[in-house]
Amino acid sequence: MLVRECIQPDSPVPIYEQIVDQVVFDVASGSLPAGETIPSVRDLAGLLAVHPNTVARAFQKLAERGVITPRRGLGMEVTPEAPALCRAARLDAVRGRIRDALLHALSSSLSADEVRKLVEDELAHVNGRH
Amino acid sequence: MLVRECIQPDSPVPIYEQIVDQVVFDVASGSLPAGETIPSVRDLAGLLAVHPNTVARAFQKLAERGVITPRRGLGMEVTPEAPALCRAARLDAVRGRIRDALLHALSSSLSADEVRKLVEDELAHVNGRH
Amino acid sequence: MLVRECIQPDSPVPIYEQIVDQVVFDVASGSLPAGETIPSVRDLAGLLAVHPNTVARAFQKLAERGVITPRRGLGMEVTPEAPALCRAARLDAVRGRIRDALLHALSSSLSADEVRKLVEDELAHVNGRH
Amino acid sequence: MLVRECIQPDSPVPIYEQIVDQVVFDVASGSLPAGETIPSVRDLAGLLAVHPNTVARAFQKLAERGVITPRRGLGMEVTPEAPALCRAARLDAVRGRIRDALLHALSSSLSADEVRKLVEDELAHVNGRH
DNA sequence: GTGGTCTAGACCACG
DNA sequence: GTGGTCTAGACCACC
Repeated sequence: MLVRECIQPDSPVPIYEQIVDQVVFDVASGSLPAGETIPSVRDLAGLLAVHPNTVARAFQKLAERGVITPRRGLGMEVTPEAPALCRAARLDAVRGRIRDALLHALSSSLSADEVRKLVEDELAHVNGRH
Repeated sequence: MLVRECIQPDSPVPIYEQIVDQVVFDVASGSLPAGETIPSVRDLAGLLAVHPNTVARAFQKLAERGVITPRRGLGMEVTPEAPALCRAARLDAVRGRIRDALLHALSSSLSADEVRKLVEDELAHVNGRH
Repeated sequence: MLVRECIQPDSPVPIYEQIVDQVVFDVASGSLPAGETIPSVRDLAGLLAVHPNTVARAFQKLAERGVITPRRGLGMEVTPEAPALCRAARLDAVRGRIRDALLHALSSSLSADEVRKLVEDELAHVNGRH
Repeated sequence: MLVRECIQPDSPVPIYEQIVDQVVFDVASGSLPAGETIPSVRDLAGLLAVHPNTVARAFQKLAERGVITPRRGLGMEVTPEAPALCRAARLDAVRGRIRDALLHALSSSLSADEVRKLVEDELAHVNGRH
Protein backbone atom coordinates (compact mmCIF):
# COMPACT_ATOMS: atom_id res chain seq x y z
CA MET A 1 0.00 0.00 0.00
CA LEU A 2 2.95 2.26 0.74
CA VAL A 3 0.83 4.93 2.30
CA ARG A 4 -0.92 4.56 5.56
CA GLU A 5 0.18 7.11 8.08
CA CYS A 6 3.47 5.30 8.07
CA ILE A 7 5.74 8.31 8.58
CA GLN A 8 6.65 9.35 12.10
CA PRO A 9 8.53 12.63 11.94
CA ASP A 10 9.48 12.44 15.64
CA SER A 11 11.14 9.06 15.38
CA PRO A 12 14.89 8.97 15.70
CA VAL A 13 15.02 7.03 12.44
CA PRO A 14 15.29 9.41 9.49
CA ILE A 15 12.20 9.90 7.36
CA TYR A 16 13.92 8.82 4.16
CA GLU A 17 14.86 5.59 5.88
CA GLN A 18 11.30 5.06 7.04
CA ILE A 19 10.22 5.37 3.42
CA VAL A 20 12.88 2.90 2.31
CA ASP A 21 11.80 0.47 5.01
CA GLN A 22 8.16 0.79 4.04
CA VAL A 23 8.89 0.03 0.39
CA VAL A 24 11.09 -2.90 1.32
CA PHE A 25 8.37 -4.21 3.59
CA ASP A 26 5.69 -3.88 0.92
CA VAL A 27 7.84 -5.61 -1.65
CA ALA A 28 8.78 -8.39 0.75
CA SER A 29 5.16 -8.94 1.71
CA GLY A 30 4.09 -9.11 -1.92
CA SER A 31 1.79 -6.12 -1.84
CA LEU A 32 4.18 -4.41 -4.24
CA PRO A 33 5.03 -7.07 -6.82
CA ALA A 34 7.93 -7.09 -9.28
CA GLY A 35 7.27 -5.00 -12.34
CA GLU A 36 4.91 -2.65 -10.54
CA THR A 37 5.45 1.08 -11.01
CA ILE A 38 5.66 3.03 -7.78
CA PRO A 39 4.32 6.57 -7.37
CA SER A 40 6.44 9.46 -8.55
CA VAL A 41 8.57 11.46 -6.14
CA ARG A 42 6.15 14.35 -6.41
CA ASP A 43 3.05 12.22 -5.79
CA LEU A 44 4.48 10.29 -2.92
CA ALA A 45 5.78 13.47 -1.31
CA GLY A 46 2.27 14.85 -1.47
CA LEU A 47 0.71 11.70 -0.01
CA LEU A 48 3.20 11.50 2.84
CA ALA A 49 3.24 15.24 3.49
CA VAL A 50 7.00 15.20 3.20
CA HIS A 51 9.56 17.18 1.27
CA PRO A 52 10.15 15.82 -2.25
CA ASN A 53 13.89 15.85 -1.60
CA THR A 54 13.33 13.36 1.15
CA VAL A 55 11.39 11.00 -1.11
CA ALA A 56 14.00 11.39 -3.82
CA ARG A 57 16.67 10.38 -1.36
CA ALA A 58 14.72 7.29 -0.39
CA PHE A 59 14.29 6.30 -4.04
CA GLN A 60 17.98 6.80 -4.64
CA LYS A 61 18.82 4.43 -1.79
CA LEU A 62 16.34 1.90 -3.11
CA ALA A 63 17.77 2.16 -6.59
CA GLU A 64 21.29 1.68 -5.21
CA ARG A 65 20.10 -1.50 -3.52
CA GLY A 66 18.56 -2.76 -6.73
CA VAL A 67 15.01 -2.76 -5.41
CA ILE A 68 13.69 -0.29 -7.92
CA THR A 69 14.98 0.88 -11.25
CA PRO A 70 14.14 3.97 -13.31
CA ARG A 71 12.03 3.41 -16.45
CA ARG A 72 12.53 6.41 -18.68
CA GLY A 73 9.42 8.49 -18.79
CA LEU A 74 7.42 6.07 -16.66
CA GLY A 75 8.90 6.45 -13.19
CA MET A 76 10.38 3.87 -10.91
CA GLU A 77 9.62 0.16 -11.33
CA VAL A 78 10.09 -2.70 -8.89
CA THR A 79 12.87 -4.94 -10.24
CA PRO A 80 12.44 -8.68 -10.77
CA GLU A 81 15.01 -9.43 -8.07
CA ALA A 82 13.36 -7.09 -5.58
CA PRO A 83 11.11 -9.59 -3.80
CA ALA A 84 13.98 -11.93 -2.97
CA LEU A 85 16.22 -9.04 -2.04
CA CYS A 86 13.66 -7.51 0.27
CA ARG A 87 12.77 -10.74 2.01
CA ALA A 88 16.46 -11.37 2.62
CA ALA A 89 16.96 -7.80 3.79
CA ARG A 90 14.17 -8.07 6.34
CA LEU A 91 15.45 -11.35 7.66
CA ASP A 92 18.96 -9.91 7.93
CA ALA A 93 17.63 -6.88 9.73
CA VAL A 94 15.83 -9.02 12.27
CA ARG A 95 18.81 -11.28 12.70
CA GLY A 96 21.08 -8.27 13.17
CA ARG A 97 18.87 -6.78 15.85
CA ILE A 98 18.68 -10.06 17.68
CA ARG A 99 22.43 -10.42 17.53
CA ASP A 100 22.87 -6.89 18.79
CA ALA A 101 20.49 -7.51 21.67
CA LEU A 102 22.24 -10.73 22.59
CA LEU A 103 25.68 -9.16 22.53
CA HIS A 104 24.50 -6.49 24.91
CA ALA A 105 22.82 -9.07 27.09
CA LEU A 106 25.91 -11.20 27.37
CA SER A 107 28.15 -8.20 28.00
CA SER A 108 25.83 -7.50 30.91
CA SER A 109 26.67 -10.95 32.26
CA LEU A 110 23.24 -12.38 31.57
CA SER A 111 23.21 -16.11 31.06
CA ALA A 112 21.69 -17.72 27.99
CA ASP A 113 18.76 -18.86 30.09
CA GLU A 114 18.11 -15.39 31.41
CA VAL A 115 18.14 -14.16 27.84
CA ARG A 116 15.62 -16.83 26.83
CA LYS A 117 13.41 -15.77 29.68
CA LEU A 118 13.57 -12.13 28.60
CA VAL A 119 12.70 -13.14 25.06
CA GLU A 120 9.69 -15.15 26.25
CA ASP A 121 8.59 -12.25 28.45
CA GLU A 122 8.71 -9.87 25.57
CA LEU A 123 7.03 -12.33 23.20
CA ALA A 124 4.17 -12.66 25.65
CA HIS A 125 4.01 -8.90 26.01
CA VAL A 126 3.94 -8.29 22.31
CA ASN A 127 1.42 -11.01 21.65
CA GLY A 128 -0.77 -9.80 24.46
CA ARG A 129 -0.84 -6.35 23.02
CA HIS A 130 -1.12 -7.72 19.57
CA MET B 1 38.86 -0.24 34.14
CA LEU B 2 37.20 2.56 32.23
CA VAL B 3 39.98 2.75 29.69
CA ARG B 4 40.73 0.10 27.18
CA GLU B 5 40.55 1.30 23.65
CA CYS B 6 36.86 1.66 24.28
CA ILE B 7 36.26 4.77 22.16
CA GLN B 8 35.31 4.37 18.51
CA PRO B 9 35.34 7.87 17.02
CA ASP B 10 33.70 6.76 13.79
CA SER B 11 30.76 5.06 15.41
CA PRO B 12 27.36 6.63 14.85
CA VAL B 13 26.93 6.75 18.62
CA PRO B 14 28.44 9.96 19.97
CA ILE B 15 31.71 9.77 21.85
CA TYR B 16 30.29 11.35 24.99
CA GLU B 17 27.60 8.68 25.02
CA GLN B 18 30.18 5.94 24.59
CA ILE B 19 31.92 7.31 27.67
CA VAL B 20 28.63 7.38 29.58
CA ASP B 21 27.93 3.79 28.59
CA GLN B 22 31.38 2.67 29.59
CA VAL B 23 31.07 4.22 33.04
CA VAL B 24 27.60 2.76 33.51
CA PHE B 25 28.92 -0.61 32.48
CA ASP B 26 31.87 -0.43 34.87
CA VAL B 27 29.65 0.63 37.74
CA ALA B 28 27.12 -2.07 36.98
CA SER B 29 29.81 -4.72 36.81
CA GLY B 30 31.27 -3.60 40.12
CA SER B 31 34.67 -2.64 38.78
CA LEU B 32 33.85 0.95 39.73
CA PRO B 33 32.34 0.69 43.22
CA ALA B 34 30.25 3.30 45.02
CA GLY B 35 32.35 5.95 46.69
CA GLU B 36 35.18 5.59 44.20
CA THR B 37 36.56 8.75 42.59
CA ILE B 38 36.69 8.52 38.82
CA PRO B 39 39.54 10.02 36.78
CA SER B 40 39.44 13.76 36.24
CA VAL B 41 38.09 15.29 33.06
CA ARG B 42 41.55 16.23 31.93
CA ASP B 43 43.11 12.87 32.76
CA LEU B 44 40.43 10.86 31.07
CA ALA B 45 40.52 13.15 28.05
CA GLY B 46 44.22 12.44 27.77
CA LEU B 47 43.77 8.70 28.14
CA LEU B 48 41.00 8.53 25.58
CA ALA B 49 42.66 11.01 23.21
CA VAL B 50 39.50 13.08 23.23
CA HIS B 51 38.80 16.72 23.93
CA PRO B 52 38.15 17.53 27.62
CA ASN B 53 34.84 19.14 26.71
CA THR B 54 33.61 15.82 25.42
CA VAL B 55 34.51 14.08 28.65
CA ALA B 56 32.96 16.89 30.68
CA ARG B 57 29.75 16.45 28.75
CA ALA B 58 29.68 12.76 29.55
CA PHE B 59 30.29 13.48 33.22
CA GLN B 60 27.46 15.97 33.26
CA LYS B 61 25.06 13.42 31.81
CA LEU B 62 26.16 10.91 34.40
CA ALA B 63 25.69 13.48 37.16
CA GLU B 64 22.18 14.26 35.89
CA ARG B 65 21.40 10.56 36.06
CA GLY B 66 22.66 10.39 39.62
CA VAL B 67 25.48 8.00 38.81
CA ILE B 68 28.27 10.33 39.90
CA THR B 69 28.33 13.46 41.98
CA PRO B 70 30.85 16.29 41.97
CA ARG B 71 33.12 16.62 45.00
CA ARG B 72 34.34 20.14 44.66
CA GLY B 73 38.04 20.31 44.12
CA LEU B 74 38.36 16.56 44.40
CA GLY B 75 36.67 15.22 41.30
CA MET B 76 33.65 13.08 40.59
CA GLU B 77 32.58 10.32 42.94
CA VAL B 78 30.38 7.29 42.28
CA THR B 79 27.15 7.71 44.28
CA PRO B 80 25.80 5.08 46.67
CA GLU B 81 22.77 4.51 44.43
CA ALA B 82 24.86 4.19 41.29
CA PRO B 83 25.34 0.40 41.28
CA ALA B 84 21.60 -0.26 41.48
CA LEU B 85 20.87 2.47 38.94
CA CYS B 86 23.42 1.16 36.48
CA ARG B 87 22.38 -2.46 36.76
CA ALA B 88 18.78 -1.42 36.15
CA ALA B 89 19.82 0.74 33.22
CA ARG B 90 21.68 -2.11 31.59
CA LEU B 91 18.80 -4.51 32.06
CA ASP B 92 16.39 -1.97 30.60
CA ALA B 93 18.68 -1.44 27.65
CA VAL B 94 18.82 -5.16 26.94
CA ARG B 95 15.08 -5.53 27.33
CA GLY B 96 14.49 -2.62 24.98
CA ARG B 97 16.72 -4.07 22.32
CA ILE B 98 15.03 -7.43 22.58
CA ARG B 99 11.62 -5.82 22.30
CA ASP B 100 12.76 -3.85 19.29
CA ALA B 101 14.07 -6.99 17.61
CA LEU B 102 10.84 -8.86 18.30
CA LEU B 103 8.65 -6.09 16.95
CA HIS B 104 10.62 -6.10 13.75
CA ALA B 105 10.48 -9.86 13.57
CA LEU B 106 6.74 -10.01 14.00
CA SER B 107 6.14 -7.19 11.54
CA SER B 108 8.06 -9.36 9.07
CA SER B 109 5.47 -12.07 9.67
CA LEU B 110 7.83 -14.35 11.51
CA SER B 111 6.12 -16.67 13.94
CA ALA B 112 7.09 -16.86 17.59
CA ASP B 113 8.76 -20.19 16.93
CA GLU B 114 10.78 -18.82 14.07
CA VAL B 115 11.91 -16.04 16.37
CA ARG B 116 12.94 -18.54 19.03
CA LYS B 117 14.92 -20.40 16.42
CA LEU B 118 16.72 -17.23 15.37
CA VAL B 119 17.53 -16.45 18.98
CA GLU B 120 18.95 -19.93 19.52
CA ASP B 121 20.98 -19.64 16.32
CA GLU B 122 22.48 -16.38 17.44
CA LEU B 123 23.07 -17.62 20.97
CA ALA B 124 25.01 -20.56 19.55
CA HIS B 125 26.93 -18.21 17.24
CA VAL B 126 27.83 -15.85 20.01
CA ASN B 127 28.78 -18.60 22.42
CA GLY B 128 30.81 -20.29 19.75
CA ARG B 129 32.79 -17.13 19.19
CA HIS B 130 32.92 -16.51 22.85
CA MET C 1 8.44 37.42 22.94
CA LEU C 2 11.55 35.48 23.92
CA VAL C 3 13.85 38.40 23.12
CA ARG C 4 13.99 41.58 25.08
CA GLU C 5 17.38 42.33 26.52
CA CYS C 6 16.74 39.36 28.72
CA ILE C 7 20.31 38.08 28.94
CA GLN C 8 22.62 39.31 31.68
CA PRO C 9 26.06 37.94 30.88
CA ASP C 10 27.52 38.94 34.26
CA SER C 11 24.87 37.21 36.32
CA PRO C 12 25.99 34.24 38.37
CA VAL C 13 23.26 32.22 36.69
CA PRO C 14 24.62 30.74 33.45
CA ILE C 15 23.47 32.22 30.19
CA TYR C 16 22.10 28.93 28.90
CA GLU C 17 19.99 28.68 32.02
CA GLN C 18 18.71 32.19 31.57
CA ILE C 19 17.58 31.19 28.10
CA VAL C 20 15.89 28.08 29.47
CA ASP C 21 14.11 30.15 32.09
CA GLN C 22 12.98 32.70 29.56
CA VAL C 23 11.48 30.04 27.30
CA VAL C 24 9.79 28.34 30.24
CA PHE C 25 8.39 31.68 31.31
CA ASP C 26 7.08 32.47 27.85
CA VAL C 27 5.48 29.06 27.49
CA ALA C 28 3.93 29.28 30.95
CA SER C 29 2.54 32.74 30.22
CA GLY C 30 1.04 31.57 26.95
CA SER C 31 3.03 33.90 24.74
CA LEU C 32 4.69 30.81 23.27
CA PRO C 33 1.83 28.37 22.66
CA ALA C 34 2.06 24.64 22.10
CA GLY C 35 2.86 23.73 18.51
CA GLU C 36 4.73 26.96 17.89
CA THR C 37 8.19 26.78 16.33
CA ILE C 38 10.80 28.71 18.27
CA PRO C 39 13.59 30.64 16.57
CA SER C 40 16.52 28.63 15.28
CA VAL C 41 19.71 28.26 17.25
CA ARG C 42 21.54 30.57 14.90
CA ASP C 43 18.82 33.21 14.81
CA LEU C 44 18.40 33.33 18.54
CA ALA C 45 22.16 33.41 19.03
CA GLY C 46 22.27 36.45 16.77
CA LEU C 47 19.42 38.18 18.57
CA LEU C 48 20.87 37.55 22.01
CA ALA C 49 24.44 38.27 20.94
CA VAL C 50 25.53 34.92 22.30
CA HIS C 51 27.40 32.00 20.83
CA PRO C 52 25.20 29.46 19.01
CA ASN C 53 26.60 26.67 21.18
CA THR C 54 25.17 28.36 24.24
CA VAL C 55 21.72 28.54 22.68
CA ALA C 56 22.00 24.95 21.52
CA ARG C 57 22.77 23.89 25.06
CA ALA C 58 19.67 25.67 26.34
CA PHE C 59 17.55 23.99 23.66
CA GLN C 60 18.93 20.62 24.60
CA LYS C 61 18.02 21.15 28.26
CA LEU C 62 14.54 22.19 27.21
CA ALA C 63 14.22 19.13 24.99
CA GLU C 64 15.31 16.88 27.86
CA ARG C 65 12.61 18.43 30.00
CA GLY C 66 10.02 17.79 27.30
CA VAL C 67 9.29 21.46 26.71
CA ILE C 68 10.37 21.47 23.09
CA THR C 69 10.97 18.75 20.56
CA PRO C 70 13.17 18.79 17.47
CA ARG C 71 11.44 18.79 14.09
CA ARG C 72 14.20 17.71 11.79
CA GLY C 73 15.12 20.37 9.31
CA LEU C 74 12.38 22.63 10.61
CA GLY C 75 13.55 23.65 14.04
CA MET C 76 12.29 23.21 17.55
CA GLU C 77 8.59 23.04 18.35
CA VAL C 78 6.80 23.60 21.64
CA THR C 79 5.29 20.30 22.79
CA PRO C 80 1.62 19.85 23.72
CA GLU C 81 2.54 19.15 27.36
CA ALA C 82 4.83 22.16 27.59
CA PRO C 83 2.31 24.70 28.94
CA ALA C 84 1.34 22.49 31.86
CA LEU C 85 4.95 21.54 32.50
CA CYS C 86 6.12 25.12 32.49
CA ARG C 87 3.36 26.42 34.71
CA ALA C 88 4.12 23.66 37.21
CA ALA C 89 7.82 24.42 37.00
CA ARG C 90 7.28 28.09 37.75
CA LEU C 91 5.02 27.34 40.67
CA ASP C 92 7.54 24.90 42.07
CA ALA C 93 10.30 27.45 41.67
CA VAL C 94 8.30 30.06 43.56
CA ARG C 95 7.38 27.60 46.27
CA GLY C 96 11.02 26.55 46.62
CA ARG C 97 12.19 30.12 47.01
CA ILE C 98 9.55 30.85 49.59
CA ARG C 99 10.48 27.75 51.53
CA ASP C 100 14.14 28.70 51.37
CA ALA C 101 13.37 32.21 52.64
CA LEU C 102 11.26 30.85 55.47
CA LEU C 103 13.89 28.36 56.57
CA HIS C 104 16.44 31.14 56.75
CA ALA C 105 14.00 33.35 58.58
CA LEU C 106 13.20 30.75 61.19
CA SER C 107 16.84 29.81 61.65
CA SER C 108 17.37 33.49 62.44
CA SER C 109 14.88 33.09 65.27
CA LEU C 110 12.22 35.16 63.57
CA SER C 111 8.70 34.29 64.66
CA ALA C 112 6.00 33.39 62.15
CA ASP C 113 4.42 36.78 62.73
CA GLU C 114 7.64 38.61 62.08
CA VAL C 115 7.94 36.67 58.86
CA ARG C 116 4.41 37.64 57.86
CA LYS C 117 5.25 41.26 58.53
CA LEU C 118 8.35 41.04 56.35
CA VAL C 119 6.31 39.49 53.56
CA GLU C 120 3.72 42.25 53.77
CA ASP C 121 6.46 44.89 53.79
CA GLU C 122 7.99 43.44 50.68
CA LEU C 123 4.64 42.98 49.00
CA ALA C 124 3.91 46.67 49.58
CA HIS C 125 7.36 47.57 48.29
CA VAL C 126 7.04 45.53 45.17
CA ASN C 127 3.51 46.70 44.48
CA GLY C 128 4.53 50.28 45.09
CA ARG C 129 7.28 50.00 42.52
CA HIS C 130 5.01 48.06 40.29
CA MET D 1 29.56 26.74 69.04
CA LEU D 2 30.81 27.04 65.50
CA VAL D 3 31.24 23.31 65.10
CA ARG D 4 28.42 20.84 64.90
CA GLU D 5 28.37 18.92 61.70
CA CYS D 6 27.50 22.19 60.03
CA ILE D 7 29.41 21.65 56.78
CA GLN D 8 27.63 20.02 53.88
CA PRO D 9 30.17 19.36 51.13
CA ASP D 10 27.46 18.45 48.65
CA SER D 11 25.52 21.67 48.99
CA PRO D 12 25.61 24.07 46.07
CA VAL D 13 26.70 26.81 48.46
CA PRO D 14 30.49 26.89 48.72
CA ILE D 15 32.04 25.53 51.89
CA TYR D 16 33.83 28.76 52.70
CA GLU D 17 30.49 30.53 52.54
CA GLN D 18 28.92 27.97 54.82
CA ILE D 19 31.65 28.74 57.35
CA VAL D 20 31.07 32.46 56.98
CA ASP D 21 27.35 31.97 57.50
CA GLN D 22 27.90 29.82 60.53
CA VAL D 23 30.14 32.42 62.18
CA VAL D 24 27.73 35.21 61.33
CA PHE D 25 24.91 33.15 62.79
CA ASP D 26 26.80 32.41 65.99
CA VAL D 27 27.76 36.04 66.44
CA ALA D 28 24.22 37.22 65.76
CA SER D 29 22.77 34.73 68.20
CA GLY D 30 25.21 35.79 70.91
CA SER D 31 26.90 32.43 71.29
CA LEU D 32 30.08 34.06 69.95
CA PRO D 33 30.26 37.40 71.79
CA ALA D 34 32.36 40.43 70.89
CA GLY D 35 35.94 40.16 72.04
CA GLU D 36 35.95 36.38 71.86
CA THR D 37 38.86 34.72 70.07
CA ILE D 38 37.82 32.23 67.42
CA PRO D 39 39.75 29.04 66.68
CA SER D 40 42.77 29.25 64.45
CA VAL D 41 42.58 28.38 60.77
CA ARG D 42 44.45 25.18 61.44
CA ASP D 43 42.27 24.11 64.36
CA LEU D 44 39.01 24.90 62.68
CA ALA D 45 40.11 23.14 59.51
CA GLY D 46 40.80 20.06 61.61
CA LEU D 47 37.46 20.24 63.39
CA LEU D 48 35.49 20.70 60.19
CA ALA D 49 37.54 18.21 58.21
CA VAL D 50 38.12 20.83 55.58
CA HIS D 51 41.12 22.21 53.78
CA PRO D 52 42.88 25.02 55.71
CA ASN D 53 42.79 27.19 52.58
CA THR D 54 39.02 27.05 52.71
CA VAL D 55 38.89 28.21 56.31
CA ALA D 56 41.42 30.95 55.58
CA ARG D 57 39.21 32.17 52.78
CA ALA D 58 36.20 32.28 55.07
CA PHE D 59 38.18 34.25 57.65
CA GLN D 60 39.31 36.67 54.99
CA LYS D 61 35.72 37.33 53.96
CA LEU D 62 34.72 37.81 57.57
CA ALA D 63 37.60 40.20 58.16
CA GLU D 64 36.63 42.19 55.05
CA ARG D 65 33.14 42.54 56.48
CA GLY D 66 34.49 43.72 59.80
CA VAL D 67 33.16 40.76 61.75
CA ILE D 68 36.53 39.57 62.95
CA THR D 69 39.90 41.23 63.14
CA PRO D 70 43.36 39.78 63.45
CA ARG D 71 45.09 40.14 66.84
CA ARG D 72 48.77 39.65 66.29
CA GLY D 73 49.94 36.42 67.77
CA LEU D 74 46.56 35.61 69.27
CA GLY D 75 44.44 34.77 66.25
CA MET D 76 41.16 36.27 65.12
CA GLU D 77 38.91 38.16 67.49
CA VAL D 78 35.24 39.08 67.15
CA THR D 79 34.99 42.86 66.76
CA PRO D 80 32.82 45.07 68.97
CA GLU D 81 30.61 45.97 66.02
CA ALA D 82 30.19 42.35 64.98
CA PRO D 83 26.97 41.53 66.84
CA ALA D 84 25.09 44.47 65.34
CA LEU D 85 26.60 43.78 61.91
CA CYS D 86 25.67 40.15 61.98
CA ARG D 87 22.13 40.68 63.19
CA ALA D 88 21.63 43.21 60.41
CA ALA D 89 23.21 40.89 57.90
CA ARG D 90 20.90 38.04 58.79
CA LEU D 91 17.84 40.23 58.60
CA ASP D 92 18.97 41.59 55.25
CA ALA D 93 19.57 38.10 53.97
CA VAL D 94 16.09 37.02 54.95
CA ARG D 95 14.54 40.15 53.52
CA GLY D 96 16.47 39.66 50.29
CA ARG D 97 15.30 36.09 49.91
CA ILE D 98 11.73 37.07 50.56
CA ARG D 99 11.97 39.87 48.04
CA ASP D 100 13.47 37.47 45.51
CA ALA D 101 10.70 34.95 46.06
CA LEU D 102 8.03 37.63 45.73
CA LEU D 103 9.47 39.01 42.53
CA HIS D 104 9.43 35.57 41.01
CA ALA D 105 5.93 34.97 42.27
CA LEU D 106 4.59 38.19 40.78
CA SER D 107 6.38 37.64 37.49
CA SER D 108 4.51 34.34 37.38
CA SER D 109 1.29 36.32 37.61
CA LEU D 110 0.47 35.16 41.10
CA SER D 111 -1.70 37.59 43.05
CA ALA D 112 -0.69 38.93 46.45
CA ASP D 113 -3.28 36.68 48.04
CA GLU D 114 -1.96 33.62 46.29
CA VAL D 115 1.47 34.52 47.56
CA ARG D 116 0.15 34.88 51.11
CA LYS D 117 -1.43 31.49 50.81
CA LEU D 118 1.83 29.93 49.64
CA VAL D 119 3.63 31.54 52.55
CA GLU D 120 1.11 30.20 55.04
CA ASP D 121 1.34 26.75 53.45
CA GLU D 122 5.08 26.73 53.78
CA LEU D 123 4.97 28.13 57.31
CA ALA D 124 2.67 25.31 58.33
CA HIS D 125 4.93 22.82 56.58
CA VAL D 126 8.05 24.09 58.25
CA ASN D 127 6.45 24.34 61.66
CA GLY D 128 4.98 20.90 61.29
CA ARG D 129 8.36 19.44 60.56
CA HIS D 130 9.97 21.62 63.14
C1' DG E 1 17.99 25.82 6.03
C1' DT E 2 17.81 22.88 10.76
C1' DG E 3 19.87 20.69 15.10
C1' DG E 4 23.93 17.65 16.87
C1' DT E 5 28.67 16.69 17.76
C1' DC E 6 33.43 17.65 18.18
C1' DT E 7 37.79 20.16 18.74
C1' DA E 8 40.20 24.15 20.58
C1' DG E 9 41.34 27.09 24.02
C1' DA E 10 39.85 30.72 27.22
C1' DC E 11 38.21 32.16 32.05
C1' DC E 12 36.05 31.33 36.52
C1' DA E 13 35.01 29.61 41.30
C1' DC E 14 36.28 26.23 44.45
C1' DG E 15 39.45 23.32 47.46
C1' DG F 1 44.39 20.55 41.23
C1' DT F 2 38.94 20.09 40.23
C1' DG F 3 34.53 20.83 37.40
C1' DG F 4 31.59 24.58 34.92
C1' DT F 5 30.78 27.95 31.42
C1' DC F 6 31.64 30.38 27.29
C1' DT F 7 33.36 31.64 22.68
C1' DA F 8 34.97 30.10 18.19
C1' DG F 9 34.62 27.61 14.31
C1' DA F 10 34.57 23.06 12.11
C1' DC F 11 31.84 18.95 10.16
C1' DC F 12 27.82 15.98 9.84
C1' DA F 13 23.03 14.18 8.83
C1' DC F 14 18.62 15.53 7.76
C1' DC F 15 14.86 18.25 5.45
